[in-house]
Amino acid sequence: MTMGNRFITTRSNGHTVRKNGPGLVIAERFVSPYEFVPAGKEIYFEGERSAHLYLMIEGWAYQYQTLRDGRRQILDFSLPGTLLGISPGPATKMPHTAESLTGVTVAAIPREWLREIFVREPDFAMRVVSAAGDTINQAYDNLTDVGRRTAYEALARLMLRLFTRIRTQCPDTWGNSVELPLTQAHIGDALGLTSVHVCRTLGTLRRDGVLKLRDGTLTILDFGRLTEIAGDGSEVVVSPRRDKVAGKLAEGTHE
Amino acid sequence: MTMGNRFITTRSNGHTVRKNGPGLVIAERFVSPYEFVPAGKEIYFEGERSAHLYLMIEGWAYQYQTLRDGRRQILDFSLPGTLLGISPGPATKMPHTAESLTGVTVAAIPREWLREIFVREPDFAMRVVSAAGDTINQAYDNLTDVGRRTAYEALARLMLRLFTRIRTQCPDTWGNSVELPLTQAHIGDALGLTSVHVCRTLGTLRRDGVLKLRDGTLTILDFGRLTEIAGDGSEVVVSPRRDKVAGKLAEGTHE
DNA sequence: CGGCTCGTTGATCAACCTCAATCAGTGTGG
DNA sequence: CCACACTGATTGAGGTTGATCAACGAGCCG
Repeated sequence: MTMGNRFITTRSNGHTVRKNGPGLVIAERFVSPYEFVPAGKEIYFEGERSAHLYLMIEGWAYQYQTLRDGRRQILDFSLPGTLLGISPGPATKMPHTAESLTGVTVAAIPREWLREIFVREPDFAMRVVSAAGDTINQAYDNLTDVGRRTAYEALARLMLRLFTRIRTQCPDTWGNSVELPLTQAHIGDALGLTSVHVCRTLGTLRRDGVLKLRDGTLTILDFGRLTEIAGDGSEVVVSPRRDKVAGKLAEGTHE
Repeated sequence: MTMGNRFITTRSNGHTVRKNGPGLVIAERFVSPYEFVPAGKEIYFEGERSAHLYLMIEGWAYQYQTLRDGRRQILDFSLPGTLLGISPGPATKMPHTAESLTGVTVAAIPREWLREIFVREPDFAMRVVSAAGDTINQAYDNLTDVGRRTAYEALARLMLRLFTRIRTQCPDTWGNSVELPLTQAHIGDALGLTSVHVCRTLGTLRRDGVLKLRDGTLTILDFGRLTEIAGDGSEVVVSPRRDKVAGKLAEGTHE
Protein backbone atom coordinates (compact mmCIF):
# COMPACT_ATOMS: atom_id res chain seq x y z
CA MET A 1 0.00 0.00 0.00
CA THR A 2 2.40 2.66 -1.13
CA MET A 3 0.41 5.02 -3.30
CA GLY A 4 -3.26 4.12 -3.20
CA ASN A 5 -4.07 6.00 -0.05
CA ARG A 6 -5.62 9.01 -1.64
CA PHE A 7 -8.44 6.75 -2.82
CA ILE A 8 -9.06 5.35 0.61
CA THR A 9 -11.30 6.78 3.30
CA THR A 10 -11.59 5.37 6.77
CA ARG A 11 -14.99 5.93 8.32
CA SER A 12 -15.70 6.49 11.97
CA ASN A 13 -16.99 2.93 12.27
CA GLY A 14 -13.64 1.63 11.13
CA HIS A 15 -14.76 0.62 7.65
CA THR A 16 -12.47 1.51 4.82
CA VAL A 17 -14.00 2.55 1.52
CA ARG A 18 -12.00 2.51 -1.66
CA LYS A 19 -13.68 5.35 -3.43
CA ASN A 20 -12.22 4.95 -6.84
CA GLY A 21 -10.63 1.62 -6.29
CA PRO A 22 -11.92 -1.58 -7.80
CA GLY A 23 -15.33 -2.80 -6.82
CA LEU A 24 -18.22 -5.00 -7.82
CA VAL A 25 -19.52 -4.55 -11.35
CA ILE A 26 -23.19 -5.45 -11.32
CA ALA A 27 -24.49 -3.91 -14.54
CA GLU A 28 -22.93 -1.47 -17.00
CA ARG A 29 -23.98 1.41 -14.83
CA PHE A 30 -23.51 0.05 -11.35
CA VAL A 31 -20.20 -0.34 -9.63
CA SER A 32 -20.23 -0.57 -5.88
CA PRO A 33 -16.95 0.01 -4.10
CA TYR A 34 -15.27 -2.55 -1.93
CA GLU A 35 -15.36 -1.82 1.74
CA PHE A 36 -12.94 -3.26 4.26
CA VAL A 37 -14.10 -4.11 7.76
CA PRO A 38 -11.52 -5.05 10.40
CA ALA A 39 -12.08 -8.13 12.55
CA GLY A 40 -14.69 -7.81 15.29
CA LYS A 41 -16.54 -4.80 13.85
CA GLU A 42 -20.23 -4.59 13.10
CA ILE A 43 -21.31 -4.46 9.47
CA TYR A 44 -24.82 -3.47 10.43
CA PHE A 45 -26.69 -3.29 13.72
CA GLU A 46 -29.88 -4.73 15.10
CA GLY A 47 -32.45 -1.95 15.06
CA GLU A 48 -30.70 -0.10 12.24
CA ARG A 49 -32.38 0.68 8.94
CA SER A 50 -29.49 -0.60 6.91
CA ALA A 51 -29.17 1.23 3.60
CA HIS A 52 -27.12 -1.49 1.93
CA LEU A 53 -26.95 -5.10 1.00
CA TYR A 54 -23.49 -6.54 1.41
CA LEU A 55 -21.93 -9.14 -0.81
CA MET A 56 -19.16 -10.94 1.03
CA ILE A 57 -16.00 -10.89 -1.03
CA GLU A 58 -13.45 -12.11 1.48
CA GLY A 59 -13.27 -13.16 5.12
CA TRP A 60 -15.73 -14.45 7.68
CA ALA A 61 -18.72 -12.75 9.25
CA TYR A 62 -21.63 -13.88 11.39
CA GLN A 63 -25.05 -12.63 12.34
CA TYR A 64 -26.62 -12.77 15.78
CA GLN A 65 -29.47 -11.62 17.96
CA THR A 66 -29.07 -10.80 21.64
CA LEU A 67 -31.63 -10.81 24.42
CA ARG A 68 -31.73 -8.17 27.11
CA ASP A 69 -30.03 -10.40 29.67
CA GLY A 70 -27.11 -11.09 27.38
CA ARG A 71 -28.10 -14.44 25.93
CA ARG A 72 -26.99 -14.57 22.31
CA GLN A 73 -28.05 -16.66 19.33
CA ILE A 74 -25.81 -16.84 16.30
CA LEU A 75 -28.03 -17.11 13.24
CA ASP A 76 -25.57 -17.86 10.49
CA PHE A 77 -21.96 -17.67 9.47
CA SER A 78 -21.13 -15.91 6.23
CA LEU A 79 -18.39 -16.83 3.84
CA PRO A 80 -17.37 -15.22 0.54
CA GLY A 81 -20.27 -15.27 -1.89
CA THR A 82 -22.95 -14.74 0.75
CA LEU A 83 -25.36 -11.86 0.36
CA LEU A 84 -25.94 -10.15 3.71
CA GLY A 85 -28.81 -7.96 4.76
CA ILE A 86 -31.74 -9.21 2.69
CA SER A 87 -34.79 -7.72 4.37
CA PRO A 88 -38.51 -7.27 3.79
CA GLY A 89 -38.13 -3.62 2.87
CA PRO A 90 -35.75 -0.68 2.78
CA ALA A 91 -37.49 0.93 5.76
CA THR A 92 -37.44 -2.20 7.89
CA LYS A 93 -35.21 -2.28 10.94
CA MET A 94 -32.72 -5.10 10.82
CA PRO A 95 -33.68 -7.63 13.48
CA HIS A 96 -30.12 -8.80 13.97
CA THR A 97 -26.51 -7.65 13.96
CA ALA A 98 -23.87 -8.66 11.43
CA GLU A 99 -20.28 -8.64 12.58
CA SER A 100 -16.95 -9.52 11.06
CA LEU A 101 -15.07 -12.46 12.50
CA THR A 102 -11.90 -11.86 10.54
CA GLY A 103 -10.98 -8.88 8.43
CA VAL A 104 -13.65 -8.75 5.78
CA THR A 105 -14.09 -7.11 2.41
CA VAL A 106 -17.62 -6.58 1.17
CA ALA A 107 -19.28 -4.92 -1.76
CA ALA A 108 -21.96 -2.61 -0.42
CA ILE A 109 -24.97 -2.43 -2.72
CA PRO A 110 -27.35 0.43 -1.89
CA ARG A 111 -30.90 -0.80 -1.49
CA GLU A 112 -32.05 2.19 -3.52
CA TRP A 113 -30.28 0.77 -6.53
CA LEU A 114 -32.02 -2.55 -6.27
CA ARG A 115 -35.08 -1.84 -8.34
CA GLU A 116 -33.06 -0.10 -11.01
CA ILE A 117 -30.56 -2.95 -11.17
CA PHE A 118 -33.45 -5.40 -11.47
CA VAL A 119 -34.76 -3.40 -14.43
CA ARG A 120 -31.44 -3.45 -16.23
CA GLU A 121 -30.31 -6.89 -15.22
CA PRO A 122 -33.04 -9.40 -14.41
CA ASP A 123 -30.39 -12.04 -13.91
CA PHE A 124 -29.20 -10.11 -10.94
CA ALA A 125 -32.68 -10.40 -9.46
CA MET A 126 -32.54 -14.14 -10.07
CA ARG A 127 -29.26 -14.32 -8.21
CA VAL A 128 -30.53 -12.33 -5.28
CA VAL A 129 -33.51 -14.65 -5.00
CA SER A 130 -31.15 -17.58 -5.27
CA ALA A 131 -28.96 -16.18 -2.51
CA ALA A 132 -32.04 -15.65 -0.39
CA GLY A 133 -33.04 -19.27 -0.94
CA ASP A 134 -29.63 -20.34 0.22
CA THR A 135 -29.91 -18.25 3.34
CA ILE A 136 -33.35 -19.66 4.10
CA ASN A 137 -32.12 -23.21 3.72
CA GLN A 138 -29.15 -22.56 5.97
CA ALA A 139 -31.43 -21.08 8.61
CA TYR A 140 -33.83 -24.01 8.41
CA ASP A 141 -30.99 -26.45 8.72
CA ASN A 142 -29.68 -24.66 11.78
CA LEU A 143 -33.15 -24.70 13.24
CA THR A 144 -33.39 -28.47 12.95
CA ASP A 145 -29.93 -28.84 14.47
CA VAL A 146 -30.76 -26.68 17.45
CA GLY A 147 -34.28 -27.93 17.98
CA ARG A 148 -34.08 -31.62 17.30
CA ARG A 149 -30.52 -32.87 17.49
CA THR A 150 -28.34 -33.68 20.48
CA ALA A 151 -25.26 -31.58 21.16
CA TYR A 152 -23.12 -34.39 19.78
CA GLU A 153 -25.03 -34.60 16.51
CA ALA A 154 -25.46 -30.86 16.08
CA LEU A 155 -21.79 -30.19 16.66
CA ALA A 156 -20.74 -32.91 14.23
CA ARG A 157 -23.09 -31.44 11.65
CA LEU A 158 -21.96 -27.87 12.14
CA MET A 159 -18.34 -28.85 11.73
CA LEU A 160 -19.15 -30.89 8.65
CA ARG A 161 -21.17 -28.11 7.10
CA LEU A 162 -18.57 -25.47 7.80
CA PHE A 163 -15.89 -27.75 6.46
CA THR A 164 -17.68 -28.34 3.16
CA ARG A 165 -18.69 -24.70 2.85
CA ILE A 166 -15.11 -23.56 3.31
CA ARG A 167 -14.02 -26.12 0.79
CA THR A 168 -16.42 -24.95 -1.88
CA GLN A 169 -15.93 -21.24 -1.23
CA CYS A 170 -12.21 -21.11 -0.71
CA PRO A 171 -10.37 -22.92 -3.48
CA ASP A 172 -7.03 -22.44 -1.73
CA THR A 173 -7.70 -25.20 0.77
CA TRP A 174 -6.81 -28.86 0.62
CA GLY A 175 -6.28 -31.88 2.83
CA ASN A 176 -8.63 -32.63 5.69
CA SER A 177 -7.89 -29.52 7.72
CA VAL A 178 -9.31 -26.02 7.44
CA GLU A 179 -8.92 -22.82 9.41
CA LEU A 180 -11.91 -22.06 11.62
CA PRO A 181 -11.72 -18.62 13.24
CA LEU A 182 -14.31 -19.48 15.90
CA THR A 183 -14.14 -19.63 19.66
CA GLN A 184 -16.09 -22.29 21.51
CA ALA A 185 -18.40 -19.52 22.67
CA HIS A 186 -19.25 -18.78 19.03
CA ILE A 187 -20.01 -22.42 18.39
CA GLY A 188 -22.12 -22.64 21.51
CA ASP A 189 -24.09 -19.56 20.60
CA ALA A 190 -24.73 -20.99 17.16
CA LEU A 191 -26.06 -24.28 18.55
CA GLY A 192 -27.86 -23.02 21.63
CA LEU A 193 -25.27 -24.55 23.97
CA THR A 194 -22.84 -23.20 26.56
CA SER A 195 -19.16 -23.03 25.68
CA VAL A 196 -18.51 -25.44 28.55
CA HIS A 197 -20.67 -28.06 26.97
CA VAL A 198 -19.18 -27.42 23.54
CA CYS A 199 -15.79 -28.07 25.07
CA ARG A 200 -16.87 -31.38 26.56
CA THR A 201 -18.68 -32.52 23.43
CA LEU A 202 -15.74 -31.56 21.25
CA GLY A 203 -13.63 -33.67 23.59
CA THR A 204 -15.89 -36.66 23.06
CA LEU A 205 -15.78 -36.18 19.31
CA ARG A 206 -11.99 -36.12 19.44
CA ARG A 207 -11.79 -39.16 21.72
CA ASP A 208 -14.12 -40.93 19.29
CA GLY A 209 -11.61 -40.21 16.53
CA VAL A 210 -14.10 -38.18 14.50
CA LEU A 211 -12.63 -34.70 14.39
CA LYS A 212 -10.23 -32.39 16.15
CA LEU A 213 -10.49 -28.65 16.70
CA ARG A 214 -7.50 -26.92 18.18
CA ASP A 215 -5.91 -23.51 17.75
CA GLY A 216 -8.42 -22.48 15.14
CA THR A 217 -7.82 -25.51 12.95
CA LEU A 218 -10.51 -28.08 12.25
CA THR A 219 -9.26 -31.51 11.23
CA ILE A 220 -11.57 -34.24 10.06
CA LEU A 221 -10.23 -37.56 11.32
CA ASP A 222 -12.95 -39.91 10.07
CA PHE A 223 -15.13 -38.56 7.32
CA GLY A 224 -17.38 -41.59 7.14
CA ARG A 225 -18.09 -41.62 10.83
CA LEU A 226 -18.66 -37.88 10.83
CA THR A 227 -21.33 -38.01 8.11
CA GLU A 228 -22.81 -40.98 9.94
CA ILE A 229 -23.18 -39.01 13.19
CA ALA A 230 -24.34 -35.91 11.35
CA GLY A 231 -27.25 -37.91 9.97
CA ASP A 232 -28.21 -38.72 6.44
CA GLY A 233 -25.81 -37.09 4.03
CA SER A 234 -28.70 -35.82 2.00
CA GLU A 235 -29.73 -33.68 4.92
CA VAL A 236 -26.54 -31.68 4.68
CA VAL A 237 -27.03 -28.54 2.67
CA VAL A 238 -24.05 -28.73 0.37
CA SER A 239 -25.09 -25.41 -1.09
CA PRO A 240 -24.42 -26.67 -4.59
CA ARG A 241 -24.34 -23.44 -6.51
CA ARG A 242 -23.10 -21.01 -3.95
CA ASP A 243 -19.98 -20.68 -6.03
CA LYS A 244 -22.16 -19.64 -8.97
CA VAL A 245 -23.34 -16.67 -7.00
CA ALA A 246 -19.86 -15.84 -5.90
CA GLY A 247 -18.44 -16.30 -9.34
CA LYS A 248 -20.96 -14.35 -11.32
CA LEU A 249 -22.16 -11.84 -8.79
CA ALA A 250 -18.70 -10.96 -7.65
CA GLU A 251 -17.12 -10.16 -10.96
CA GLY A 252 -15.19 -7.31 -9.47
CA THR A 253 -12.20 -5.83 -11.20
CA HIS A 254 -9.44 -7.37 -9.18
CA GLU A 255 -6.74 -4.71 -9.43
CA MET B 1 -70.66 -24.49 -7.50
CA THR B 2 -73.33 -25.43 -9.98
CA MET B 3 -71.74 -25.05 -13.38
CA GLY B 4 -68.03 -24.44 -12.91
CA ASN B 5 -67.02 -28.06 -12.73
CA ARG B 6 -65.81 -28.39 -16.27
CA PHE B 7 -63.00 -25.99 -15.38
CA ILE B 8 -61.88 -28.01 -12.41
CA THR B 9 -59.41 -30.90 -12.42
CA THR B 10 -58.52 -32.97 -9.41
CA ARG B 11 -54.99 -34.31 -9.55
CA SER B 12 -53.81 -37.61 -8.13
CA ASN B 13 -52.25 -35.78 -5.18
CA GLY B 14 -55.62 -34.38 -4.27
CA HIS B 15 -54.94 -30.85 -5.45
CA THR B 16 -57.66 -29.17 -7.38
CA VAL B 17 -56.70 -26.90 -10.24
CA ARG B 18 -59.10 -24.39 -11.67
CA LYS B 19 -57.92 -24.40 -15.22
CA ASN B 20 -59.81 -21.43 -16.52
CA GLY B 21 -61.05 -20.16 -13.24
CA PRO B 22 -59.77 -17.05 -11.59
CA GLY B 23 -56.15 -16.91 -10.49
CA LEU B 24 -53.26 -14.66 -9.66
CA VAL B 25 -52.55 -11.90 -12.17
CA ILE B 26 -48.85 -11.14 -11.95
CA ALA B 27 -48.17 -9.24 -15.15
CA GLU B 28 -50.27 -8.71 -18.28
CA ARG B 29 -49.12 -12.02 -19.63
CA PHE B 30 -48.98 -14.18 -16.56
CA VAL B 31 -51.96 -15.65 -14.83
CA SER B 32 -51.36 -18.61 -12.59
CA PRO B 33 -54.40 -20.65 -11.60
CA TYR B 34 -55.52 -21.15 -8.05
CA GLU B 35 -54.97 -24.60 -6.68
CA PHE B 36 -56.87 -26.09 -3.76
CA VAL B 37 -55.14 -28.42 -1.32
CA PRO B 38 -57.23 -30.29 1.26
CA ALA B 39 -56.11 -30.31 4.91
CA GLY B 40 -53.15 -32.55 5.72
CA LYS B 41 -51.79 -32.89 2.19
CA GLU B 42 -48.28 -32.10 1.08
CA ILE B 43 -47.76 -29.08 -1.17
CA TYR B 44 -44.21 -30.15 -1.98
CA PHE B 45 -41.90 -32.80 -0.60
CA GLU B 46 -38.43 -32.89 0.87
CA GLY B 47 -36.14 -34.20 -1.84
CA GLU B 48 -38.42 -33.05 -4.65
CA ARG B 49 -37.33 -30.64 -7.33
CA SER B 50 -40.36 -28.46 -6.96
CA ALA B 51 -41.30 -26.77 -10.21
CA HIS B 52 -43.35 -24.04 -8.58
CA LEU B 53 -43.37 -21.27 -6.08
CA TYR B 54 -46.62 -21.08 -4.14
CA LEU B 55 -48.27 -17.93 -2.98
CA MET B 56 -50.59 -18.67 -0.10
CA ILE B 57 -54.04 -17.24 -0.78
CA GLU B 58 -56.05 -18.83 1.96
CA GLY B 59 -55.61 -21.28 4.84
CA TRP B 60 -52.70 -22.47 6.96
CA ALA B 61 -49.67 -24.48 5.95
CA TYR B 62 -46.39 -25.39 7.62
CA GLN B 63 -42.96 -26.60 6.60
CA TYR B 64 -40.91 -29.23 8.36
CA GLN B 65 -37.86 -31.47 8.18
CA THR B 66 -37.79 -34.98 9.56
CA LEU B 67 -34.84 -37.06 10.74
CA ARG B 68 -34.57 -40.74 10.01
CA ASP B 69 -35.66 -41.75 13.50
CA GLY B 70 -38.82 -39.69 13.24
CA ARG B 71 -37.80 -36.54 15.06
CA ARG B 72 -39.44 -33.59 13.35
CA GLN B 73 -38.68 -29.88 13.29
CA ILE B 74 -41.31 -27.45 12.11
CA LEU B 75 -39.55 -24.61 10.34
CA ASP B 76 -42.32 -22.11 9.82
CA PHE B 77 -46.05 -21.65 9.64
CA SER B 78 -47.48 -20.03 6.54
CA LEU B 79 -50.48 -17.76 6.42
CA PRO B 80 -52.09 -16.01 3.45
CA GLY B 81 -49.58 -13.74 1.74
CA THR B 82 -46.60 -16.00 2.35
CA LEU B 83 -44.51 -17.11 -0.61
CA LEU B 84 -43.57 -20.78 -0.29
CA GLY B 85 -40.75 -22.63 -1.94
CA ILE B 86 -38.08 -19.99 -2.49
CA SER B 87 -34.94 -21.98 -3.25
CA PRO B 88 -31.38 -21.46 -4.48
CA GLY B 89 -32.18 -22.75 -7.94
CA PRO B 90 -34.76 -24.52 -10.07
CA ALA B 91 -32.74 -27.73 -10.03
CA THR B 92 -32.23 -27.77 -6.29
CA LYS B 93 -33.99 -30.40 -4.24
CA MET B 94 -36.25 -28.93 -1.58
CA PRO B 95 -34.71 -29.65 1.82
CA HIS B 96 -38.06 -29.68 3.58
CA THR B 97 -41.70 -30.60 3.14
CA ALA B 98 -44.60 -28.15 3.00
CA GLU B 99 -47.97 -29.41 4.13
CA SER B 100 -51.40 -27.90 4.54
CA LEU B 101 -52.82 -27.63 8.02
CA THR B 102 -56.29 -26.59 6.91
CA GLY B 103 -57.72 -26.57 3.45
CA VAL B 104 -55.49 -24.23 1.50
CA THR B 105 -55.68 -22.35 -1.75
CA VAL B 106 -52.43 -21.32 -3.37
CA ALA B 107 -51.36 -19.69 -6.60
CA ALA B 108 -48.68 -21.87 -8.18
CA ILE B 109 -46.06 -19.84 -10.03
CA PRO B 110 -43.83 -21.92 -12.30
CA ARG B 111 -40.17 -21.29 -11.58
CA GLU B 112 -39.57 -21.17 -15.31
CA TRP B 113 -41.63 -18.05 -15.53
CA LEU B 114 -39.64 -16.28 -12.90
CA ARG B 115 -36.97 -14.70 -15.07
CA GLU B 116 -39.49 -13.63 -17.65
CA ILE B 117 -41.75 -12.10 -15.02
CA PHE B 118 -38.78 -10.26 -13.58
CA VAL B 119 -38.07 -8.82 -17.02
CA ARG B 120 -41.61 -7.58 -17.48
CA GLU B 121 -42.30 -6.59 -13.93
CA PRO B 122 -39.29 -5.63 -11.83
CA ASP B 123 -41.61 -4.79 -8.96
CA PHE B 124 -42.51 -8.43 -8.79
CA ALA B 125 -38.84 -9.20 -8.25
CA MET B 126 -38.77 -6.64 -5.47
CA ARG B 127 -41.72 -8.33 -3.83
CA VAL B 128 -40.18 -11.77 -4.07
CA VAL B 129 -37.04 -10.47 -2.43
CA SER B 130 -39.16 -8.79 0.18
CA ALA B 131 -41.04 -12.03 0.86
CA ALA B 132 -37.71 -13.83 1.13
CA GLY B 133 -36.52 -11.27 3.66
CA ASP B 134 -39.64 -11.91 5.67
CA THR B 135 -39.06 -15.64 5.60
CA ILE B 136 -35.46 -15.20 6.68
CA ASN B 137 -36.44 -12.99 9.59
CA GLN B 138 -39.09 -15.45 10.69
CA ALA B 139 -36.58 -18.28 10.59
CA TYR B 140 -34.00 -16.28 12.54
CA ASP B 141 -36.57 -15.41 15.13
CA ASN B 142 -37.54 -19.03 15.52
CA LEU B 143 -33.90 -19.95 15.84
CA THR B 144 -33.41 -17.59 18.75
CA ASP B 145 -36.56 -18.89 20.39
CA VAL B 146 -35.47 -22.49 20.12
CA GLY B 147 -31.82 -21.95 20.93
CA ARG B 148 -31.83 -19.34 23.62
CA ARG B 149 -35.20 -19.10 25.27
CA THR B 150 -36.85 -21.26 27.91
CA ALA B 151 -39.95 -23.23 27.01
CA TYR B 152 -42.03 -20.70 28.90
CA GLU B 153 -40.62 -17.73 27.00
CA ALA B 154 -40.57 -19.43 23.62
CA LEU B 155 -44.14 -20.59 23.93
CA ALA B 156 -45.32 -17.15 24.99
CA ARG B 157 -43.51 -15.64 22.02
CA LEU B 158 -44.83 -18.15 19.52
CA MET B 159 -48.39 -17.56 20.65
CA LEU B 160 -47.90 -13.80 20.53
CA ARG B 161 -46.36 -13.92 17.09
CA LEU B 162 -49.02 -16.19 15.67
CA PHE B 163 -51.70 -14.03 17.22
CA THR B 164 -50.36 -10.83 15.65
CA ARG B 165 -49.72 -12.54 12.32
CA ILE B 166 -53.26 -13.85 12.16
CA ARG B 167 -54.51 -10.43 13.07
CA THR B 168 -52.62 -8.67 10.29
CA GLN B 169 -53.29 -11.33 7.66
CA CYS B 170 -56.89 -12.12 8.36
CA PRO B 171 -58.99 -9.00 8.63
CA ASP B 172 -62.05 -10.97 9.69
CA THR B 173 -60.80 -11.45 13.23
CA TRP B 174 -61.41 -9.30 16.28
CA GLY B 175 -61.37 -9.49 20.05
CA ASN B 176 -58.57 -11.25 21.91
CA SER B 177 -59.24 -14.74 20.57
CA VAL B 178 -58.17 -16.34 17.31
CA GLU B 179 -58.52 -19.78 15.80
CA LEU B 180 -55.29 -21.78 15.94
CA PRO B 181 -55.50 -25.06 14.02
CA LEU B 182 -52.48 -26.57 15.79
CA THR B 183 -52.08 -29.59 18.01
CA GLN B 184 -49.65 -29.46 20.93
CA ALA B 185 -47.44 -31.78 18.93
CA HIS B 186 -47.20 -29.14 16.19
CA ILE B 187 -46.27 -26.50 18.72
CA GLY B 188 -43.70 -28.77 20.29
CA ASP B 189 -42.13 -29.61 16.97
CA ALA B 190 -41.90 -25.92 16.17
CA LEU B 191 -40.13 -25.11 19.44
CA GLY B 192 -38.00 -28.22 19.82
CA LEU B 193 -40.08 -29.50 22.74
CA THR B 194 -42.20 -32.57 23.43
CA SER B 195 -45.96 -32.24 23.35
CA VAL B 196 -45.99 -33.29 26.99
CA HIS B 197 -43.86 -30.35 27.96
CA VAL B 198 -45.90 -28.01 25.78
CA CYS B 199 -48.97 -29.16 27.68
CA ARG B 200 -47.41 -28.45 31.05
CA THR B 201 -46.01 -25.08 30.01
CA LEU B 202 -49.31 -24.07 28.47
CA GLY B 203 -50.87 -24.99 31.79
CA THR B 204 -48.48 -22.69 33.63
CA LEU B 205 -49.21 -19.88 31.21
CA ARG B 206 -52.91 -20.33 31.78
CA ARG B 207 -52.53 -20.52 35.56
CA ASP B 208 -50.47 -17.34 35.37
CA GLY B 209 -53.40 -15.68 33.64
CA VAL B 210 -51.42 -14.95 30.49
CA LEU B 211 -53.15 -16.92 27.78
CA LYS B 212 -55.44 -19.85 27.20
CA LEU B 213 -55.39 -22.39 24.37
CA ARG B 214 -58.27 -24.81 24.21
CA ASP B 215 -60.17 -26.50 21.40
CA GLY B 216 -58.15 -24.73 18.74
CA THR B 217 -58.83 -21.28 20.11
CA LEU B 218 -56.09 -19.05 21.46
CA THR B 219 -57.22 -16.39 23.91
CA ILE B 220 -54.89 -13.70 25.19
CA LEU B 221 -55.76 -12.99 28.80
CA ASP B 222 -53.08 -10.42 29.65
CA PHE B 223 -51.45 -8.74 26.71
CA GLY B 224 -49.03 -6.71 28.77
CA ARG B 225 -47.76 -9.67 30.71
CA LEU B 226 -47.48 -11.71 27.54
CA THR B 227 -45.25 -9.19 25.76
CA GLU B 228 -43.29 -8.92 28.99
CA ILE B 229 -42.60 -12.66 29.09
CA ALA B 230 -41.97 -12.79 25.36
CA GLY B 231 -39.17 -10.30 25.83
CA ASP B 232 -38.73 -6.85 24.44
CA GLY B 233 -41.57 -6.02 22.10
CA SER B 234 -39.08 -4.80 19.53
CA GLU B 235 -37.81 -8.34 19.24
CA VAL B 236 -41.14 -9.49 17.92
CA VAL B 237 -41.23 -9.56 14.16
CA VAL B 238 -44.53 -7.85 13.54
CA SER B 239 -43.97 -8.35 9.85
CA PRO B 240 -45.06 -4.80 9.15
CA ARG B 241 -45.66 -4.97 5.45
CA ARG B 242 -46.65 -8.56 4.92
CA ASP B 243 -50.11 -7.33 4.00
CA LYS B 244 -48.51 -5.25 1.27
CA VAL B 245 -47.26 -8.43 -0.35
CA ALA B 246 -50.58 -10.12 0.05
CA GLY B 247 -52.48 -7.14 -1.21
CA LYS B 248 -50.42 -6.34 -4.25
CA LEU B 249 -49.10 -9.75 -5.17
CA ALA B 250 -52.41 -11.45 -4.75
CA GLU B 251 -54.54 -9.30 -6.97
CA GLY B 252 -56.44 -12.25 -8.24
CA THR B 253 -59.76 -11.86 -9.98
CA HIS B 254 -62.13 -12.91 -7.25
CA GLU B 255 -65.01 -14.28 -9.23
C1' DC C 1 4.28 -8.77 36.39
C1' DG C 2 -0.86 -8.20 36.24
C1' DG C 3 -4.82 -8.52 33.55
C1' DC C 4 -7.17 -10.45 29.90
C1' DT C 5 -9.36 -14.10 26.91
C1' DC C 6 -9.90 -18.83 25.92
C1' DG C 7 -10.07 -23.57 26.95
C1' DT C 8 -10.47 -27.31 30.30
C1' DT C 9 -12.29 -29.99 34.12
C1' DG C 10 -15.13 -31.00 38.37
C1' DA C 11 -19.41 -30.92 41.15
C1' DT C 12 -23.99 -29.96 41.45
C1' DC C 13 -28.50 -28.64 39.65
C1' DA C 14 -32.58 -27.95 36.85
C1' DA C 15 -35.06 -27.95 32.52
C1' DC C 16 -36.90 -30.91 29.86
C1' DC C 17 -37.46 -35.87 28.26
C1' DT C 18 -39.27 -40.62 28.61
C1' DC C 19 -42.44 -43.86 29.84
C1' DA C 20 -46.86 -44.71 31.24
C1' DA C 21 -51.61 -44.37 32.55
C1' DT C 22 -55.99 -42.04 32.18
C1' DC C 23 -59.63 -39.46 29.91
C1' DA C 24 -62.48 -36.93 26.61
C1' DG C 25 -63.95 -36.58 21.98
C1' DT C 26 -64.84 -38.56 17.54
C1' DG C 27 -65.65 -41.68 14.05
C1' DT C 28 -66.75 -46.52 12.55
C1' DG C 29 -68.69 -50.89 11.91
C1' DG C 30 -71.84 -54.30 13.63
C1' DC D 1 -77.24 -48.07 19.95
C1' DC D 2 -72.95 -49.72 21.66
C1' DA D 3 -68.18 -51.68 21.43
C1' DC D 4 -63.99 -50.42 19.57
C1' DA D 5 -60.24 -47.93 17.85
C1' DC D 6 -57.86 -43.75 17.41
C1' DT D 7 -56.26 -39.10 18.25
C1' DG D 8 -55.12 -35.42 21.36
C1' DA D 9 -54.76 -33.59 26.07
C1' DT D 10 -53.45 -34.28 30.73
C1' DT D 11 -50.90 -35.79 34.80
C1' DG D 12 -47.38 -38.52 37.52
C1' DA D 13 -42.73 -40.59 38.46
C1' DG D 14 -38.25 -40.93 37.44
C1' DG D 15 -34.24 -40.24 34.26
C1' DT D 16 -30.83 -37.57 31.24
C1' DT D 17 -28.95 -33.85 28.81
C1' DG D 18 -26.95 -29.93 29.22
C1' DA D 19 -26.66 -25.56 32.46
C1' DT D 20 -24.48 -23.27 36.30
C1' DC D 21 -20.89 -22.22 39.34
C1' DA D 22 -16.26 -22.47 40.19
C1' DA D 23 -11.44 -23.17 39.90
C1' DC D 24 -7.29 -23.38 37.22
C1' DG D 25 -3.85 -23.36 33.32
C1' DA D 26 -2.06 -21.52 28.93
C1' DG D 27 -1.21 -17.92 25.91
C1' DC D 28 -1.00 -13.07 24.96
C1' DC D 29 -0.22 -8.24 25.60
C1' DG D 30 0.67 -3.75 27.70
